[in-house]
Amino acid sequence: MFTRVLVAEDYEIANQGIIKILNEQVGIYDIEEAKYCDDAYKKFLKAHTSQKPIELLITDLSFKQDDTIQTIISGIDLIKDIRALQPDIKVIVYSQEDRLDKINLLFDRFNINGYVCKGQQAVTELIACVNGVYQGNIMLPPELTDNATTNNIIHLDDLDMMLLEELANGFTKKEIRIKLKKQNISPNSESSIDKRVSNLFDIFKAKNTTHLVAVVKDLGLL
Amino acid sequence: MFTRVLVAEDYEIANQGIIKILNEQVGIYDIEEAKYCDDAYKKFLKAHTSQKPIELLITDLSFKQDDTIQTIISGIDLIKDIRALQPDIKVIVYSQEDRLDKINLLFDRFNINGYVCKGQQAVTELIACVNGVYQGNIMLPPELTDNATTNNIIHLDDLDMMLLEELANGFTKKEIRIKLKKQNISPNSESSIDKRVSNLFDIFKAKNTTHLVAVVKDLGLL
DNA sequence: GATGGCCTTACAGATATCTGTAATTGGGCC
DNA sequence: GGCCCAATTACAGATATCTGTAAGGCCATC
Repeated sequence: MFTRVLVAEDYEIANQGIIKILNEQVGIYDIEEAKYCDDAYKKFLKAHTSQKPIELLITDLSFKQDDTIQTIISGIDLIKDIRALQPDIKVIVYSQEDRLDKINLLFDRFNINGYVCKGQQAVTELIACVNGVYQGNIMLPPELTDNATTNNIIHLDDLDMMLLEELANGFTKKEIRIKLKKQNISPNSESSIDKRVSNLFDIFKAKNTTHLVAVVKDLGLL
Repeated sequence: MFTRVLVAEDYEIANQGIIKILNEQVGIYDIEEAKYCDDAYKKFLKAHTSQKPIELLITDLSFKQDDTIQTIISGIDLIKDIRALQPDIKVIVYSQEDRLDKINLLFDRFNINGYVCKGQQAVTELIACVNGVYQGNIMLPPELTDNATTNNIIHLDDLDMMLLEELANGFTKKEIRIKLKKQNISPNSESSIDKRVSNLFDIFKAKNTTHLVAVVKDLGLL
């Protein structure tokens, strides 16, 4: 079993809970905990340069900042930074997130090793996840292994996401077209963009751009 | 100090954390825990009809359901139901929610006794909150007692919120104008609506309607 | 090499958005 | 009443959105 684990979770009580589980039910005792992204990174660094590097990172996705209320600093950056230094580190994300496509994205893009969704089954899932990851498996949450649901996942490609992002940021299609041209991304005609956005209207049953962004925000895709 | 406490929280790990705190740092040992709203209510009922009723309810606001993924059953209903039977029960809500106006609503409308925001300071706050509530105080979270921030809350009137809502729902200004006329709400000219929305652009530093809705969604106002 | 399907692009017309200016209304106040 | 101020409205022009049609390119398949 893993001997050195880092738990990054800004919600203190959850921290306590995780540590309790790891201690009592998985048999891991050498646990670092961090309530801030920065702090987690520092603790990782210290371990990384020592003789006893962290073998497993368990992290939340969103961290609230102290002073401001609404800023959210992503755990994804933490994962990227840590993986940049120690590519073989195992990563388990556990988060409130329950959008299947978003969770899927974590496995696709960031090669996380496991995912546990906060909820009633978190304890059982966490234990199974840590064990599975230790054995070298990719531990998908039960929701994702169920084929009936995965088939219903709408696949949006990079360009779709980029368009949604830029539209939500208030850029016009003209501006977006110029950006695409600059980055040498094709398609980059206003006509193509129109078509793609119209397609998104169909997918999300939106009446116009504003509605589209509202729907997508509600879904948590942005 | 309270002797009988009911903890309702669907996130198992947080449950564990809370119980640990109450045990070790507050000195409460007779704790019922529930992962479902229904379950919490049953345990409350059982205690209520016995010689040892619950004195304090600590509850989350949102509970995920088992089978479906995104359905959320509100802890507010739990509070209402429990208070209906035992009006003097003390209630502490702790939740992810950090919108000040929303938290304020809980005190205003549901007369909760305390609020703890999940986050880095949750342990300290929870301890202080339980102690304060025991002494009969209303324990506002630090964010709400701080005047500097409450003064900064932007006040939007009903019409502003209505406009934001309708725009997010994909209605055009023409459609909104017609709705307003139907409901005999003034102002109801397209020009006035334009002006008001432009004003919202200024307030939220938005470039256009789509951007505005995105910003407002991010802020949690919609 | 011809066919058909799919994606990209160009173009165009109707509608909506955004931003001004200017006219009108409706209090509050002296 | 007369004045002022702010909010509401009407109107207009430039820009953007949305929805078509049509033409061209790419690629797999026959």
